Amino acid sequence: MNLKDLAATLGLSQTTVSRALNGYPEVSEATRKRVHEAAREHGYRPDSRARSLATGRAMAVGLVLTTSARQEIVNPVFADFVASAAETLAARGYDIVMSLVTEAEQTAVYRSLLRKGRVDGLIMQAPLTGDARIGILHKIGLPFVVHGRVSDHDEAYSWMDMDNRHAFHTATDHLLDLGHRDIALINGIEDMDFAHRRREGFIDALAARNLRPRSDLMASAAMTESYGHDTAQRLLAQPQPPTAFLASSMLVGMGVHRAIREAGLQMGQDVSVVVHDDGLSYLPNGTPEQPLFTATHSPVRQAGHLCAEMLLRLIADPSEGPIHTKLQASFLAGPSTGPAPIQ
Amino acid sequence: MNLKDLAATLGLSQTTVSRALNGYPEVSEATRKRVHEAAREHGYRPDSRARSLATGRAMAVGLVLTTSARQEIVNPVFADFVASAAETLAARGYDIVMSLVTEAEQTAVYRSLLRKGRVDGLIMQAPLTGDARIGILHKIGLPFVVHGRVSDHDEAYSWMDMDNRHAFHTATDHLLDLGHRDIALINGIEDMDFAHRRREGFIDALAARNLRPRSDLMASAAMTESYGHDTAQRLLAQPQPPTAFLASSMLVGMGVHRAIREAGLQMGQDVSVVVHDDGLSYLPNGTPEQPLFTATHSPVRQAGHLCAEMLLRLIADPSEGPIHTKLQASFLAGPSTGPAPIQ
DNA sequence: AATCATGCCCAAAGCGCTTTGGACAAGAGT
DNA sequence: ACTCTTGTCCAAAGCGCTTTGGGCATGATT
Repeated sequence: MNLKDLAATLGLSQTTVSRALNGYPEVSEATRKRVHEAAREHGYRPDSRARSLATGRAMAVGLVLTTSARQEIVNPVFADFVASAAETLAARGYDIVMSLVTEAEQTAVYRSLLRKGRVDGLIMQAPLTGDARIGILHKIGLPFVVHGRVSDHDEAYSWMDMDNRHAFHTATDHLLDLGHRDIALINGIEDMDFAHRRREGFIDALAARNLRPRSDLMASAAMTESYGHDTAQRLLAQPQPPTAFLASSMLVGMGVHRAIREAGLQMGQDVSVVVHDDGLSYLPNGTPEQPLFTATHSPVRQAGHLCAEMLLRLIADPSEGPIHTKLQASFLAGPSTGPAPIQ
Repeated sequence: MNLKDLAATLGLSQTTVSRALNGYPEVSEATRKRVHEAAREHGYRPDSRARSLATGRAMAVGLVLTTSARQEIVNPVFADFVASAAETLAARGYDIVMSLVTEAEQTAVYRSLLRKGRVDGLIMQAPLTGDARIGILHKIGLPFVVHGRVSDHDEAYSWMDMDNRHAFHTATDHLLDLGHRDIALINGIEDMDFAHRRREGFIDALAARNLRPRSDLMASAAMTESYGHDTAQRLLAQPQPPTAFLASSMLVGMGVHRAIREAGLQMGQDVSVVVHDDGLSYLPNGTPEQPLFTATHSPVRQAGHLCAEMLLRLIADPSEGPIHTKLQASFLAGPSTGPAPIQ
C-alpha cells in the first residue's frame, strides 16, 4: 500500500494525503482524521527512500566504526557511545548508519559513505594522530563531528573531546602530591590521539616538578585487562619498581590490580593506582560512594549525546562554522591511592 | 553531478552511462572506459536513495540495539557482535542501520523500521523470554534473524544461538566431577533468554546427580564486575559458603575473582570458578596457552558473522524457510578450577 | 453587488536512478 | 539481393514521495 493507493482509497489526491500525514495546515481537521485512520487501518508506511529523495534529507547519520586491524580489537567504549548517540538521534527521528572501516582499506575507505544520500552527516570516532580521514571527510562535503581531536592537523573541523591532557596531568599531580616519584603509565596505543595526549599530560606534570619520566615505566598497547596485568607484573618485578600506576582504562586498571595482588602487595597501601574511567555502563567504578579506584572520570555517554547534538546542529545549519566542545574529566579520590611508601 | 549531467557531458544517454557503470554487457569496452574515466574525473557518486528506489533493494540491514532500560546497561557483547556482522555485510555491499529501542517504547517500537525501504532485513539481539518483538517483526514482513532464541514462542523464525543450556551443563558437570557440591550460579538477568537457558542447564546437571540447587546460591542481575564481586563477597561470608562459582561472563568472573582474593582465598585452590567467555576482543581470557579462567567459550564474533550470513541468505531467497544455527561452546580447563576442598 | 481573502483541495513536476522495449547500423548467412 | 543476427545505443516509463502553483467554493469586506 503506497501513497497513491491510499489516496485512491480515500478518494483524495496524493497531495492532500501527504499533507494530512505530515501535519501541514492546508487540510481540514475532518479530512486529516479520516486520512490518519485509513493509514493506520491499511498499515500504510511511507517509503523512506522516496521521501528522502523528494525532501533531500536522509534522516540518518553515519557512524564510522574502526577496528584497529593490527589488534583486531573493537573499542569497548563503542557500545555506550553509540547507544547514547542513538538515543539523542532517535529522539529527532534520525537513524544511524554504520560503516566498518579497517585500516587496511584506508584508501578505498568510506566507500559506502560515498554513495550519496545515505546520510546527512557523520560522526568519526577514535582518531589517530595526524589522521588522514579528516581530509577525506572534508572532500565528501557532509557535515561531520570528530569524537576526539587530531593533533598536527590544521584543517578546521568540528570536534568534541575530553581534555585528556588535563585529566592525566591532574592524575599525575595527585600521585606526585602523595609523594610518588616512580610512576608507571600504562597507556593505550599511542597512535590514538587520546593516548598521545594523555602521555603529554603525564610528562608535563612530571616536568612541572623537574622530574623526567622513566621510559621503562611507560607502556603502550591495546587496552585489555591482560595487558594491564602483564605489564604491571613485569614492572613490579623490576629492580626499581614503580610505586604507582596510571592506567588508561578501567579494564587496564583491573589488570594492574590483579598483578598487584598476585605480587602479594596491597593496592592503595603498597602500590597506588589511578585509572581513567569512561563510565561504561557494564564496567562501573564500584559505586559513587564506594569507588574501586581513584579515577579521572568522563562518561562516554555524555560524549555520545554531545556529538549527536553537535552534528544535528551542523546538519540544520551547515554554514555554522566548526564547533568545538571540550569536556573536563572529574577527579574522584578512591581507596586505590595512598602515600608513597617510605623507602 | 548526477547521472543526467554526466550523460550530457559524455554525449550519451543515461541508460548507457548507467549500464556502463553497473557492468552490463550491452555497452562497448571503449565507451565503458570513457564513462568510468569521466565518472572518476567529475567525482560522480550515484545517489543511493534513487538507486534503491529504482531497484527495490536497500542494500542495508537493520540492527536493533536494546538497552535494558531498567539497568541502563548496554550489552558489552554488542561492540564485537556488530563489528563482525558489519564486516561480513560490508563485504557484500550492505550497510547496517541501527535503531535504538528502549523497553519503554515497546509499542511504538521499531518506529523507524516501519519506515519502509530503509532496510532489506533485520537482526534482532538479546531476546527476552517470550519476547513480543518476534511478532512485530513478523508483521513487518521483512526477513529477520534472531541472535538467540525465544523460549515459549511457537511462531517460526530464523535464529542463531549458542547452546547455552549445554554449555552450562558441561561447566556444572566439570565442577561436580571435581567434587563440588555447593556451586553458586552468578547469572545474568533471567528475563534474558540466554540466562534462562543457562540456569536450566545448571539445574539439569545437578538434577542428573540427584542434587537440588540451593536457591541462596543463585543470583541474577546485569552482568557487571561489581555485581560479580559483591555477590561473591556476600556468598563467601555465608555460614555454608559455595566452593565453586559459575559466572555468566568474563566480567562477572573477574568480580568473583576479586572477592575471592579479598577473602584471603585462592582461586583454583580454595574456591573454583568457571566463566562463560564470549571471546570479546578487549576482554580475552588470558591467552590460549595460559587462560585466566576455566571457561566455556563461544566467540561472539563468530555469531555475528553467522547471523549476517544467514540474513543475507534469507534476503536473497525469502522463500527459504526459517533457518537455525546452533553453536556449541568449547570447554577450556584453566587454572581457576580444582578439586573441592575436603571439609 | 463587486472584490478579496481564506480554507481546502488537486494536477503535475520533479528527486536521480534502473529497466523495458525498441532503433539503427554493420556484418553474417542464404 | 534479402533477411537475420549481433552489438551498441536511446527514449521513456516507472520507483513513491514532496512541493509548486494554481482552482474553486465560501464567507468577509468594501
